[in-house]
Amino acid sequence: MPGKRKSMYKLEDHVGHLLRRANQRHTAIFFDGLGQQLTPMQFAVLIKISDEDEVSQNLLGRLAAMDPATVQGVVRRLRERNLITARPDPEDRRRSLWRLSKTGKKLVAKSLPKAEAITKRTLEPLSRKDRETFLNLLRRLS
Amino acid sequence: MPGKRKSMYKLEDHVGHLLRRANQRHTAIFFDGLGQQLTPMQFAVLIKISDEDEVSQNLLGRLAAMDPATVQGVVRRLRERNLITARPDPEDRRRSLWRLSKTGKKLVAKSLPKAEAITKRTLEPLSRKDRETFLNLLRRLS
DNA sequence: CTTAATTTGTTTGTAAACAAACAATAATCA
DNA sequence: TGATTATTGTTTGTTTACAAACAAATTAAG
Repeated sequence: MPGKRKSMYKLEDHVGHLLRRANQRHTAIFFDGLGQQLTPMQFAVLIKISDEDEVSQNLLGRLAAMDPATVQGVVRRLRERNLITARPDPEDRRRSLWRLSKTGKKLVAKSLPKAEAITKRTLEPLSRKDRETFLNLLRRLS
Repeated sequence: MPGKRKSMYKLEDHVGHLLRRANQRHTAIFFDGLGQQLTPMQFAVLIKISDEDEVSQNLLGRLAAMDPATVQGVVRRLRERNLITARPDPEDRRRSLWRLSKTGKKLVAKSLPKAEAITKRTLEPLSRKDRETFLNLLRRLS
């Protein structure tokens, strides 16, 4: 057995690498299930707008855990597809307020069951009990 | 309490969102600890090259779980900083083989303890036992 | 009220991440 | 051998992610 170990650092044992890989896997499952219609972030943004009815960029960023500059791009693409509409905030001229368009609402409705299925598939390798445990621990790291 | 629930889908309860947030947190910790020198992927690539001594792009991609096109960019930037060197594979003219330069080796050595600290900080919210549990479950999802 | 500080959003630049189309080389097999 | 298939890497384009520098509007302090 030729010695090949140069450092003690095993990438595969570190949480950063594992998080990244798990994320990769989930993203792949998401694209398989919903990729023709929406990216994960586009879906998250639509869900949050739907929950709030009407939001500003800043609020949306906080709700979906996205950078303002990132929200910018995601929303621009959704607007180009007429999935959301905008109007200026009458009470604060810096802001604009966003809502789902009719098409947007329809798409969200149609996507919800698929999103549930994606989550299910992602967690499939774990038993019911392990899923609970995992989600609880993961929540504490986010 | 005005009803604001439009859908039953709670973003915060789904594994995709939680993975993304945990990843965000880890990345932030990484940049805080090592961001002046290396990004997470640059570090991963250097570690893997160091382990293997000499690698091709394809092998490196498999080892670090990266797309060929992504490897391309990461390696280009590392080469621009003279952290790795390349030579053509004498046995396969499609490939080029990469190793750490002297500077690269020095940087890896200097970064290793910081990387350990980053992992530690990332897992800090969990007890020792929960860390084990979490990593085992996470491994099964990646 | 008016200066200062904060909030909100935009723009630019860099780094991943991956799909898809492509080119070059190597390996297989008919 | 010659044609087919597979492997290896490149390039281009789209999307996310965030820092940093900026502009505009609002709010707070003096």
